[in-house]
Amino acid sequence: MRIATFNVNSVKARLPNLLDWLREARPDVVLLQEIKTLTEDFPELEIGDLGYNIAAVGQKSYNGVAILSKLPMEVEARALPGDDEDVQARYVEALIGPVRVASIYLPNGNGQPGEDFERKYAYKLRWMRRLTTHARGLLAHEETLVLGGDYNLCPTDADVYDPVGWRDDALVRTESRVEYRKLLNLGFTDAFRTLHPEPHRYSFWDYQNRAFERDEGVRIDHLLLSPQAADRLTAADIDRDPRTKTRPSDHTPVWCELDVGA
DNA sequence: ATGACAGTCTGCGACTGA
Repeated sequence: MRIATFNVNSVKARLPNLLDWLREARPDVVLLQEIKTLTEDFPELEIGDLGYNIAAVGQKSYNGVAILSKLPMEVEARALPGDDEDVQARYVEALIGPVRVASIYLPNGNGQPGEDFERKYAYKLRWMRRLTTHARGLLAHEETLVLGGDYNLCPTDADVYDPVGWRDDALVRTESRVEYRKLLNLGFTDAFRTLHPEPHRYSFWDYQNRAFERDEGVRIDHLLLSPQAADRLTAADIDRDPRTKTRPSDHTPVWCELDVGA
């Protein structure tokens, strides 16, 4: 079973690019982030025509996540538990046979210059703690589990093209990394990193300053595997191809292959 | 250097993102 995560930065603006990639890469399961549309406006016909079942959780303008699956799936959660006041569409979880997956869009955490600069960072850290709490409960099921998505987090300086320049960014700040380590330390394996020790392999490049051409990026899109999933991991990589195409997302897909039989 | 990019919208500039 090939599982990919892809922050598309608007599913409507990215539809031609996304459909091309789905046809070429033929993933079994896709975890999408930043669909930037209402749930009812998700392009179900076009993506359904390629053989995918769809579970979308959207909102107007911002955020939004979805799971695409060639096999039937059962939606298990449409929001991350732990805060009923949180209305941002950042989490969807489903069972696909015996495999549990979640599509995660973790808050960025960078504030705008000026007022209330730390407000968004505090929300990010709270969200991470909620995710860790939820993940602890999921791990107790001892299932093949993949928590994938845009974590808006560079695990180490090897995941940033310019660690010094990014030192104060919410994607690399120490408190963010501490929370991420707590999540990993529950027993998760980073699918890409466990098979690719080499530094400076990225999944996001800013649109500005020809960042992709200069390979000035960050690795912030991750597939975290439960022990049962890690035991089945046969391959993982970053697929740079969609980022080279016309009108790309600023992210590119990260995928892994799990040997789940059949 | 009031910059640079790209997405959204009760839109034509403000806001958000990473």
